[in-house]
Formats: sequence, structure tokens, C-alpha cells
Amino acid sequence: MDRLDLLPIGEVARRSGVSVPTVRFYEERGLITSVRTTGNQRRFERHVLRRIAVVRAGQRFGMGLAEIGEALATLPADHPPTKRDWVRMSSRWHALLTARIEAMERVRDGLSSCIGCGCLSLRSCPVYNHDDELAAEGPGPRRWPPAARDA
Amino acid sequence: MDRLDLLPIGEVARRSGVSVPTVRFYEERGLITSVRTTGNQRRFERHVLRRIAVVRAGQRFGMGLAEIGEALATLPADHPPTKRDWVRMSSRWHALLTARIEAMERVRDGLSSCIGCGCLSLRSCPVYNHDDELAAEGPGPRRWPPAARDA
DNA sequence: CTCATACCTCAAGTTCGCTTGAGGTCAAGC
DNA sequence: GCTTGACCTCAAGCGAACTTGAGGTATGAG
Repeated sequence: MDRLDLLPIGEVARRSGVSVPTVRFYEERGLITSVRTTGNQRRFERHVLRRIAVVRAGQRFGMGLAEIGEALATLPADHPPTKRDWVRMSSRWHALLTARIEAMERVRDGLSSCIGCGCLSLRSCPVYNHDDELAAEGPGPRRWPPAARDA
Repeated sequence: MDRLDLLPIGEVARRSGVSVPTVRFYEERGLITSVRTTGNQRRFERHVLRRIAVVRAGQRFGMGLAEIGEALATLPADHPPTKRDWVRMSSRWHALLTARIEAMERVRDGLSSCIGCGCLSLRSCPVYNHDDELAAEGPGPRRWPPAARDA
């Protein structure tokens, strides 16, 4: 059964630029899948490289693995995705990214105007008071952005 | 000694919108300071509210507390900062934010062109391969952005 | 057959930015 | 004097995204 065109984990790691434990970790999180050899070793299809590339790209957009996983779930897991699959997924990401960029721009410009007026301590300040639903997110680190609520 | 114009921790928390433990935590990290009453309770000067506002703003820019702390260190800790102090600090942040926004735009636009060519798995892909210094950051969570290395 | 890698699993550690809890003090009103 | 609520300290926990380590198996070259 051990097909030759399947990649062992070290190859996947090398080619995708992540570490071997990270590849296992991504599999554990369901972001990628593998089959096993008769000797219980993982073998990956080539298109997991694309999936890992998507994961890394998503992380650069400030997404968590869970969120990325949802996006990946819209792609076929068994066969390599078609161009249509990519276009669909990535256009959503494009919109999302644009929204986040705009949010950052608002904060940045708020910063300037705020400095102009010297109001940083006031409740009406756009920097101080940009989104006022405080805390209420439970423990764990605060990520940027807290959520994609704006736009 | 217990001055009246100093704020107890609960007031600081309420007015700044963070929790009481968080205020203590920020003090522990040196982001803010306090004096103690005869009964060992914290009392804060009013301008810590501004400092906390700066912390929250910085977090929205994707900065870590350490980085924010460095910025705050350029402000006077003892007396309320002057407008000049703010301008100096915030103009640096403005530049930094602009750089990050531009980086995100590059990634976003790379995403589009990438989809156009269907190359997401290739090493030459601008999304896949945007900054290639991989891993090598030790344990802990990956932050966004990994660093402000670009621009 | 032996040896060096590359792989396996499972458990525990790391950083960040907090929260939660236990157990105790302080301040003010009744 | 008593109770209530805000405060104190210290310790431990959490979620994210991994890394590191211990101890063992597979696979392929010599």
C-alpha cells in the first residue's frame, strides 16, 4: 500500500518550512490529514503543502488556528482543491483582511486626531474608546484583533 | 498622608475599563505606578488612566506589553505628561502602525495575484513566501505581526 | 547484522496576558 | 460592635501555538 508519491513528515516539514512537531500538531488540530504506512509512519499527500501555506498565510492575517481551520474546512480534504475552491476561499479572506486593515487605519488616524486634541484620557477619545465591549472574553492571551466585529 | 485626589484601584478599573486584577498586573509589569495608604492600599494618580489608555491602544496595534512598556518609559512617570511628550511618542506609533498596515496590504494584494495564478504551493508565491525567516522564535504563542521587521 | 537516521507516542514545559480562588485586612455605615 | 464591601497577597489556572524531552520502533545503507 505504501505509495511512493506520498511524503514522509520530514519532507513535509522541510518543504513547508515548519518544524516536524508542528506538522504533527497541525494534524492533531485537523488542519491536515495523513495516512499511515504498514509501519505506522505518517505519509502526506502533496497538497498538504498548500494547506500549510494557507495556515501560515492566515496567521499573518492575525487569524487563530481555529478560524483558519474553518476556512480550510470549505476546501476538499481528500483531493487537491480546484482553482474555483481557492478563489472562493481567498475572496472571503481578502474581504476580511480589507476590513482589518481599515480598522487599523481608523485607529491610527484616531491616534493623530487624539494627539491633536490632547484628549487621550477622555471617554470620547476615538483611540481610548474605539470598541467599548470590554473584557468579557475569558482568560488566555488577548489577540489582535480581538474579533472581526467592525466593518 | 492619604490624599483625596488619588484614586483607589476599583475606581481606576471602572474608569479605564479593565478589571481590578488587570490593574495590579499592569503595575507589576511596571506599566503604571501607585503609592500606598497607611493601610497598605494602592492609590493611583489620575494620569495612570491615560497610561492604561495607551496600553489598550498599543494592544490594538498588535504590540506586546513589553514593547508598550518601552514606549511608556519615554513618558514621565511622576508627573502628567505634556502635550509634547504625547506627540513624540504617538508620532513614533503612527509610523509603526503605517508600516504594519502596508505590510498587511502587501500580503492581501499578494493573495489576489496568487489566486489569479493558482500558485499557492510554489516557493515563489508572494503569500507563501512573504518573509522567509521561519520559526527560530522559540516557544510561546506566535504573535501578529511576528515583528516589525519590514519597512 | 549493525548502525544511523528518521520516525513514533506521550508528557511536560514555555510565553503571553491575563483570570480565579483562597484566605485575610481595611473602612464606613448602622 | 458588627456587618458589608472594597481592598490586600500569593498561588494556581487557562488558552494559544508550539517546543522539548524521554523512551521506543522503522527503514535503509553498508
